[in-house]
Amino acid sequence: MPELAEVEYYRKQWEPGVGGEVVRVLTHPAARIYRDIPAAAVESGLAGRTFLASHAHGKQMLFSFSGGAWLGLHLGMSGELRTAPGGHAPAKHEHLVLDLGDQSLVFSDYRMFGCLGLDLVDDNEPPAWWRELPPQPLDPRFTKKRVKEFVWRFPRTPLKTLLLDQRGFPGIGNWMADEICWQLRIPPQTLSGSLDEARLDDVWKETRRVSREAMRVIGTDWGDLADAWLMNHRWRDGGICPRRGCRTGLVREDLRGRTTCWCPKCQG
DNA sequence: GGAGATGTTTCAAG
DNA sequence: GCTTGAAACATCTC
Repeated sequence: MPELAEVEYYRKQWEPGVGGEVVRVLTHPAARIYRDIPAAAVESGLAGRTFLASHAHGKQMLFSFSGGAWLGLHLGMSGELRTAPGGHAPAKHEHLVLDLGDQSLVFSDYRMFGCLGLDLVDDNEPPAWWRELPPQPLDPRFTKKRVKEFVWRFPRTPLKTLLLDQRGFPGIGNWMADEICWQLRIPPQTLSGSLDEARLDDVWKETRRVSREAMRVIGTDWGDLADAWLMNHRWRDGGICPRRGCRTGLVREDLRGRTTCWCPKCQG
């Protein structure tokens, strides 16, 4: 599920645990989640530490613990974070549970496309990989110039596909990429090399607008976006373009391996 | 039973 | 070295 606003929402789910001490760490050691680090290392690395703070950047999350321990999390397609009562016993797809005594922090992911990592550092700086993440759409360093340089580097790639590229648009996922193309009335399969400077300024602006609105509506309490957006119509078979005066049947097709939804009239 | 799902990595080819 | 495109990953739901 998670794109930047959903990631922000899930980050907040663990916030009630800030200040708590990790009494016990429970894992499913054989889960694919632990492909980058053994579950035993996560257990010994976090046990006894205090949960200090959490951060979100695009689809990445970082949780800091006392003594220079940093837990990185990516939710993949189906990852979720929630809290449960203290002493919670992990269910089938709950691969990591941090028991804080009075409550438990739970990471579940049934498809296991998510992953996790743990950095132990001497200073109190976040690990290098985190500091080097590309600027997010709402960051001042996410400039028009940056968008143009990135997009034009791949002239034979469709715009929608590039919007999904985390090196250029961290946090943008499938529904947001389709939304941006639809709002701009650009066919998602438009090759980036055919977009002129003015059009890419529009892409920059719309990427920021969609990100801002998603953070406001979903990032806070997972509310519903306006029905005037493509989002609420894109999954249903027989979905209709919500643009005033259009009402054309939406098309869903595979584009470079991802389901893509657009209006053949507005974006024709 | 088959297809598809809001994602990333990897590998091969141009 | 770079870009491009497809397959692989794991499990559940329709």
